[in-house]
Amino acid sequence: MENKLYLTPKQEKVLNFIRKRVGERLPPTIREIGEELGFKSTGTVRDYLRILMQKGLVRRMNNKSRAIELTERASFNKIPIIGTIMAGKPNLAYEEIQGYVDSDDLFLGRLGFDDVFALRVKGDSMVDAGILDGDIAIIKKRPDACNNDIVAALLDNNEVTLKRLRSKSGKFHLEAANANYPPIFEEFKVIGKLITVIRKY
Amino acid sequence: MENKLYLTPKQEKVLNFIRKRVGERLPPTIREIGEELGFKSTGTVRDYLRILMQKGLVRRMNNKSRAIELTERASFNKIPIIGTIMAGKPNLAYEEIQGYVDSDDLFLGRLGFDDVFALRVKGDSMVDAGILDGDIAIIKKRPDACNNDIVAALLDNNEVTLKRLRSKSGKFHLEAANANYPPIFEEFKVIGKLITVIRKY
DNA sequence: TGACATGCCACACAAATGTGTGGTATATTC
DNA sequence: GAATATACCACACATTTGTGTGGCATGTCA
Repeated sequence: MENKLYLTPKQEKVLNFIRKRVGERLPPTIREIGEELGFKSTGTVRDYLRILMQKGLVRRMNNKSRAIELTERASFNKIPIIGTIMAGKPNLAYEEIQGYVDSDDLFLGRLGFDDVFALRVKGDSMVDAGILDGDIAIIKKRPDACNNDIVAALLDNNEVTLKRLRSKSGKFHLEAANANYPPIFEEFKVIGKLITVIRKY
Repeated sequence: MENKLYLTPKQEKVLNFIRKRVGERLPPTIREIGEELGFKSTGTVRDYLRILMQKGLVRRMNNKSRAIELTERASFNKIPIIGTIMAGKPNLAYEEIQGYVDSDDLFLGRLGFDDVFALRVKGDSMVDAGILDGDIAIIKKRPDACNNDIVAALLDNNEVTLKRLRSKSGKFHLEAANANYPPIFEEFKVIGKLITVIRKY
């Protein structure tokens, strides 16, 4: 499975419109796509759909109205659960995806695939914040993380950890929510901010 | 809004088929419903849809293919957030529903409307179990709740509370997960078992 | 008995929707 | 220049799909 996936701006607009409509519970017709995107011919839209099918983002059924389905790869409603994050890579590596969490409006708001990911929590360093081993943490990338926010941070050893961000005399460090763990003053990079926790029994 | 809602068996079958198809991401056409249910006339299906619309379970758009939408009341994917549960009522009173949580397969499995509901957690009596004030607790009704399970229980004063179920010398009682709260030995009824916790920041 | 609701079907028709062929213009590559 | 890809449009046509009218049983209620 290739990870890199080039979409022209127009192709992306078509895909996003389909995503939007699917999210609203009724996939669009070919003509509805054309109207939205300003295409005057149904043939044009069909060309785009063919491209999106070839790129593995969309599935269709013949002769059925609105029968456009997003593949897992293209769906807004599935956000990846990733294990470790490779250092230096701005984008998540697909190999690290352990599975998918099916999100939905009410849980996450409508956030793009690119902005959100999930982490399975390991260890008990955040128990005092009500975050337990095995919980799923939904993280919003590159946010306005500020003092006292719980963040996912990338440490020097390429490990990702969930900790509380603290600032002391102008300098940031990380704090666990468990007296057994000392604060972390070493180098780190904030990846994103915790927005949701999900725990299944 | 009436709470009681009588559906004939056939009406229910039609509704359930629509639910199934909507869950599979593409609402059915009139003819597809007819085929599935054995109706040979599109007129028959339209009659049923008209009934379901009148009962407030379904919305439609004119002249649009597959434009059948389930109302909140009929949707499988919305499970109610309830406040208090009226004592003695086997079914949840609609008046007590404070809102809806949008569930989905991956979070809950495909469970019927009747089997699952959600509670917003109040207070800090379960903090040591990682359940905080304001969390949403997803509860499965009438399960095989057993020792050490966290359950939603109905107390004598008609309050619902989330506690850990304990048995001691053959008798059950409830325990908080917070040293500041004493165990509860008074009369109670287990309503359901905690299966998921969701917290939004 | 008459009036009415329920529960179906047949069928014609119109509107929406997908399919297919062929075309134009522009840019890139060899 | 020729070949190829991108990015569209115009239509005609077939199929799917929704709409509407009318009809026929069966049962209930007064």
